[in-house]
Amino acid sequence: MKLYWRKEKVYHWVKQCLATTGKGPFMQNPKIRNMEEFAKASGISRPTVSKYFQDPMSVRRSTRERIETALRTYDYQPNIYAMNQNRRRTNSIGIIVPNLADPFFTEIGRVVELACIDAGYSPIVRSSHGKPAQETANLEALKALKPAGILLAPFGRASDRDHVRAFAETVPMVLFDADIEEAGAAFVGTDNVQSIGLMTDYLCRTGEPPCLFEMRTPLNPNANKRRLAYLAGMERHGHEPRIVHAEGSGWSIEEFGLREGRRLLEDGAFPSRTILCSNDRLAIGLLSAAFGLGIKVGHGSDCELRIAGHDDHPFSRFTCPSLTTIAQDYGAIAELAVQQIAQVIETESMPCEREISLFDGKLVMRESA
Amino acid sequence: MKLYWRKEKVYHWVKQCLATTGKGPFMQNPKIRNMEEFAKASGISRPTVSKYFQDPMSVRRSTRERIETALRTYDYQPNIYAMNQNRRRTNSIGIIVPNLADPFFTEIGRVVELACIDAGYSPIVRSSHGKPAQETANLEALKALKPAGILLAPFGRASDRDHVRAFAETVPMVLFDADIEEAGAAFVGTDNVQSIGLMTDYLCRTGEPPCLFEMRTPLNPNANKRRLAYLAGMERHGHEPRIVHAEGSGWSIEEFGLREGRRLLEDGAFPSRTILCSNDRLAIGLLSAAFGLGIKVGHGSDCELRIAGHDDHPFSRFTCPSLTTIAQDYGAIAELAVQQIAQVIETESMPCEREISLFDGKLVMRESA
DNA sequence: ACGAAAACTTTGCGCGCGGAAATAATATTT
DNA sequence: AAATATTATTTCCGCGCGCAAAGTTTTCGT
Repeated sequence: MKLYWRKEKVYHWVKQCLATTGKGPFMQNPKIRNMEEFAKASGISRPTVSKYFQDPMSVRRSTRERIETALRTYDYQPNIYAMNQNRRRTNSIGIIVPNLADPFFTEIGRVVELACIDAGYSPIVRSSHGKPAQETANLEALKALKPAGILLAPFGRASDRDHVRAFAETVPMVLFDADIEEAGAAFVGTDNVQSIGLMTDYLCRTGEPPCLFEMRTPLNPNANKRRLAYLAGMERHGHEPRIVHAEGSGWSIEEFGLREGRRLLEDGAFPSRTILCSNDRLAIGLLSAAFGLGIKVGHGSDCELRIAGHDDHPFSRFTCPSLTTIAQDYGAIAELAVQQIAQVIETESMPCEREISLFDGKLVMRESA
Repeated sequence: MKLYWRKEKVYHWVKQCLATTGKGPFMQNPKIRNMEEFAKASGISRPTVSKYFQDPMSVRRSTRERIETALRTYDYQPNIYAMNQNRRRTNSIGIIVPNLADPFFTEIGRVVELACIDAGYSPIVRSSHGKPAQETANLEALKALKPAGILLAPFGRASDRDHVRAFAETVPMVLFDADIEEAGAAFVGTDNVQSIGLMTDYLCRTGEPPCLFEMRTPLNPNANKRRLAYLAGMERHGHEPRIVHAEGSGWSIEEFGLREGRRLLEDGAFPSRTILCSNDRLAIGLLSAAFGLGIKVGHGSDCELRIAGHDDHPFSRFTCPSLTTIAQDYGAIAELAVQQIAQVIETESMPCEREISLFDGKLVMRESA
C-alpha cells in the first residue's frame, strides 16, 4: 500500500496556545475562569447564576436577561464535570442499540436521540457493535457516567438478561425495539402480530399465500414474534404455513439471504412463489440472489416470484425491484420511550405496572410483491 | 394509529432503591463511597490508588495486585467527573462525522472509534446528522467536555471552515476523510487521484471510456478531487472527458441517482455506455433506475451499460448487479489518524509541518462493470 | 551489607460547582 | 400604603478527586 506524505506550512502549537491565552479568536473580553467570576462580571450572585444554568426559567425575567447579556459578552459555560459531580442527578440519558452498522438501528437511534434532546436531556448513544458482551460492557461503562436513565434496545435472546434486569433496579431503564420480560420500567416497540398479520393478509389476498423465510437462529426476539404472527395469519386464512430457514450466525444478514436464497432457489426449495422475509436485510440478500439467477421478481403477472420484507430499511426503496415491506413508526416509538423514561426519572418512582406499548406498522407497497 | 397498553407485574422503584442500599445484587460487601474508603479497604494510600487508576503499570506489581484484589471484592470505580475535573487533561477523544445515517461514515466512524480505544483513549462519537450547522454545534458541545483531541471528518466545502481552523488552535485536531486546508495538525484520507485514476484505467482498458456521473453541487470536497482525477485519467488515455450532473441538494443521494438517472437514461443523455459514478450511493440509485427501465447492466457482452462507483459501500455487494467499485482502506486511515492525534496530545505540540497522508484505494471488480 | 534509587505514605490544598439556611431586596396583592 | 409572596444575596459546607512536597519504607545493585 503506497502512502504519500506531503508537507505544508509550518506553525507551532505551543506558540498558538500562548497567543490565545487571554485574547483568543473567540472572545474580545478577559477570560472567565469559573462561575464565581462570571457572576461578578454579570452583576448577579453566584447561586442565582447557578440556578439560571439549571433552569433559565427559574429566575426572574430581568435577571435572566442580565445573565444572557453577560453570556453574549463573555462566552462562559459552566464546567460540566463539576456540575455532574455535585448535582443530585445528571441530565444525560444513555441510549444503547445493538449495532449502529445496521441502518435500521442507525435510524431509530437517531430518532430516539433527537427525542431525548427535545425532552431536555443529553443523549449518549452507544452501539454494542453486534456483540452481546459489548451490551453488558456498555451498561457498565454507562454506569460510570451516572445517567439519569437508560434507553436500551437489547439483543433480547442473546442479552445477559439477568444482568439487564438487575441493572434496571439500579438505574431507571426503558426498553425499546426488543423486549426482555420484566426488565426495566416499560417496553415500547412495534406490534409484530399486527404488522406481520397485515402483510400476510395482503399477500394472501393478492396471490399465492406466502412462505416465511427467516434465520434458523435469529438474534432478535422479534423474529420469534413474527414467526408466530405468520403462523396465526396463515391459519386465519386457512392456508398451510411453511417456513424456510437460512443458516448462518452473526450480522451479515444480507450475505445469508444471498447465499441461502441462491441455494434454495436453485434447488427449488421454496414451497411457495411468494416469500415473506422476516426482515428487510434478509430480503435484500434474497432479491440479489433472484437477480443473479435471472428470476423476475415482482407483483406483475409476468413475474415468477414475490418477495416482501419487514422494517422499511433505508435501502428497500432502491432494491431491484423496490421492496414491499412494513414501515415501523420510529417517531412514535422514540417519543413514547423518552416520555416514559422521563416520567420515571422525574417522579423518581417506577410506574405501578410495567407498561408494554406497541405501535402498528404500516404496509408499504412497492414493486417486489 | 392504534396503540396497545398491556399491564404486567407490580413493583416499586423507591422500595427497590432502598433495598439495594448497602447490600445490592452486585456486591456482597459494604458499599465503598470514594477513593479514600477504597484505599483504606485495600490497605494502600489514596495517592497510590489514584496513581494506579491513572496507569496501573505505574505502581509496583505487588501494590497493583493488592489493589486489584480489593477491586474484585469491592466493585469500586472512581468518579469520572471528579477525575475529569481535576486532571490536567481528560482521556477522551471526540470523533465527529458528517452523517452516521450514511453507512460509509458509520463504518469509518466505528473503525476510528476502535482505533481510539486501542490507543488507550475514550472515544466520543458524534454525528452532524447531515447538517453543517450541527458540525459547528458538535464542536462547541465537545468543547464543554474538554477532550484531549478531536478527530474530525468535516463536510468540507459546507463546513464553517474558519470556525474549524480557529477551533483547531484551541484543541488538538486531526482531520480525516475530507480535508480543510490548513485546519488542524494533519489530514488522513484516501488518494482520490490514485483511486479514480485506477478505476478510469480499468474502465478504459475493458470497454468504452467512461463518462462521469456526479452531483452538480457536491457536499463533499472529495467529489471535486475525483472530478479532476477523472479528467486527468481520460486525458492520459487520449479520450474526451464527459461529465453528467445530477440535480438535487441534501443527503438523499440514492434518490437523486434514481430520479436523475432515470431521466437521463430515458433521454439517452449519457454520452457513454460506461458510467463512473462519483460515489456508490449515486451508483445505487442509478442501478435502480436502469433496472426500472429494463436496461441490462454489467460487463458481459450482452449488457447495454456499465456502471462503477467509489467507496465500497456496505450494500454495493448486494446491488443488482453487484457494484464494481473502489474500496478505501478504513483501517489504515483510522490507525494513522489516531496515531497522529495521539502524538499531538502526548507531546503537547503540533508537528512542525502539517502532514497530509493519503492511502491508496483498491479496485473491487464485481458484476456491474 | 550498604547506599542509592524507586516506590509508597502522610499531609494538605485546590478544583468548580450544588445545595442549604438565614437574611435582604423586590414584586404583587389587597 | 402596608402586608404578603416571590426572588435574590450572603455565607458556609461538601463532593471526590488531582497534585505537590516532605518524609518513610522498600527494592535493587554491587
